[in-house]
Amino acid sequence: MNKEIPKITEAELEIMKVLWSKSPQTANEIIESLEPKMDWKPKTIRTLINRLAQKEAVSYHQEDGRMYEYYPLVSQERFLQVETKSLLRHFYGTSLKPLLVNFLKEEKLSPEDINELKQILDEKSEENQRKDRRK
Amino acid sequence: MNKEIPKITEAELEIMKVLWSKSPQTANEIIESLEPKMDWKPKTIRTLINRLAQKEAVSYHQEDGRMYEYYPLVSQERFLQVETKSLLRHFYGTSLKPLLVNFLKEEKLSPEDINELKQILDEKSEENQRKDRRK
DNA sequence: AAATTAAGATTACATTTGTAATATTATCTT
DNA sequence: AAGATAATATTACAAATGTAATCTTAATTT
Repeated sequence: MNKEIPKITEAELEIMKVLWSKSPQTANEIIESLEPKMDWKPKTIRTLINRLAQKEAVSYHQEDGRMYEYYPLVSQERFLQVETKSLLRHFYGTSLKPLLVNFLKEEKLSPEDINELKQILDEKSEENQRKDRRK
Repeated sequence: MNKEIPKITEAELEIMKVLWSKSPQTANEIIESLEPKMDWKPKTIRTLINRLAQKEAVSYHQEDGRMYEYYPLVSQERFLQVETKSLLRHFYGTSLKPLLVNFLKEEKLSPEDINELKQILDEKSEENQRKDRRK
């Protein structure tokens, strides 16, 4: 597991997002979701869907006759994970704290989330102390 | 302040990274830094530098005669901030907790950093409670 | 000063991405 | 069944990006 995922472009990402929000969906449903916000022609959206299918970021099965229903092959979690990893790799050695601060401030977090994050921070504290003691 | 920053492509980002690590640098110095890791011809690297100059992500001044010394016009902090904002905007409404968890795990943080982050989390906790009480 | 070298400037060309239009084909109407 | 409709498939084309090569010109070497 943990395979490579195909490169997904900006425009294609919009398709993925609607499929992540609900799946499966027909091409027409996707088009309906996107036409207002993106100002794309239906044909454009179909092209993007097809490209995603070619690169196996989505797949489909025939539903009730002629139409396809599409669903993502790449999960949002996986996608985000890969994107973040890539960012981290790029900026390896750079202080990311300012960025973390930004994140934490902007993000709405549930109490459970907050506790989990604090716990992770505690774990890091302990790690540090263990290392300190060894020195 | 807080102006738009120009779009910087993957390849161009490599140039920015070497200029962020040390600046100013001549084209040749940049080339030396990059040739081993990226397998690019010097001319390729010069093209990328020029494109960055055109889009005003870097600038230069003439040093000792014919050669230019290049320096970034976009700071690394600003770049990261914009990139992350864009990621956040994309995934507005999505739980970014897994992503944060990833970040926290990978990042080496000093004890002071950790405390600062915990404090931010505490503040968020309080916010939540205040909101709860109001309901 | 003429020839050589080496910066920087300009131009080139393939691939990827954005943005569709046209062609084909399966289904629905009449 | 013939025509109309509406999906999917195929093709198109401009802009952005990756990856250089050639051209021009200023500096260095003979």
